[in-house]
Amino acid sequence: MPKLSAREWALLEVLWERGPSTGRDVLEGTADQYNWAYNTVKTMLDRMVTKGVIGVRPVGRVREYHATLDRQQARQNAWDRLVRKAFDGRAATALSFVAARSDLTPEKRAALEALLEDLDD
Amino acid sequence: MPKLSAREWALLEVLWERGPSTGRDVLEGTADQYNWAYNTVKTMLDRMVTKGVIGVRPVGRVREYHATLDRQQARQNAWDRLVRKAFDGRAATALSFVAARSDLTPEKRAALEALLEDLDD
DNA sequence: GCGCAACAACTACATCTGTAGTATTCAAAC
DNA sequence: GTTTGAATACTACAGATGTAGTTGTTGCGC
Repeated sequence: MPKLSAREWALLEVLWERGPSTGRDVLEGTADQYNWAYNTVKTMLDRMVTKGVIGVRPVGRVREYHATLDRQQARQNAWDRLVRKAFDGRAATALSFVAARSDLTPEKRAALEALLEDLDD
Repeated sequence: MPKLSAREWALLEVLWERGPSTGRDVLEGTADQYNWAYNTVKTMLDRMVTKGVIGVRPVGRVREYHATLDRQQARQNAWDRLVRKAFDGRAATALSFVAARSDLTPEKRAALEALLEDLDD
């Protein structure tokens, strides 16, 4: 799977939330977060189609875009990339790291660390 | 902190491993993984200096590059970006997700999930 | 049947990234 | 002191990304 930029994530979010949508719909769906021109989101959507991360289908005279992976898959992919890039592929190291940094009560953190202590990838 | 590409991570890794290094040193340090031309790593290093993610200092007639953040900071930053981009900023959701996906024994996973269950960001 | 608003298709352009080549300098080696 | 080899500084160029403008098409309201 190709890498997804934060903007691309935002567009995907809309497709996940609203289901298959037109460019206009996606624009609306992102309006609170980004102040894009209609053409901007159209261009991004079409490029994402080209890259294969979303699909498109003509409906009447408009085009309807739809996600071709779900949020979980996309998240998994992003996590895997992070593990590869920043943790030398060691998932257990990565997990311990983020667990240790998380905002837990001291007791929970201790329990967590104990849990993860002897992971060895 | 700016975003770091996988290539930039690789260069930083060398600086973390070897400490302050010349372009030539960094080239050597990446040679097993990437088959870059000397000028390629020089360009990348100089661009990273411009972006402020590493520093440089003339030593004699060569330039010596050094990391200006440590691995933990960089990891933290990468994780934070992921959480923001793919988990709507909810760290607890993100942690639960990666924990659930991790390669743990069933017992450990169960314990983990119990631990993380009532996180609420 | 005509004009307008919406949509699609195509084009534009700056920045960043990946990957280097060329030109210049400078110290050391002979 | 001239060559040479490394290092620096500068330039190049293609692809991706961010952001949009322009042009062409078309159905709907009048």
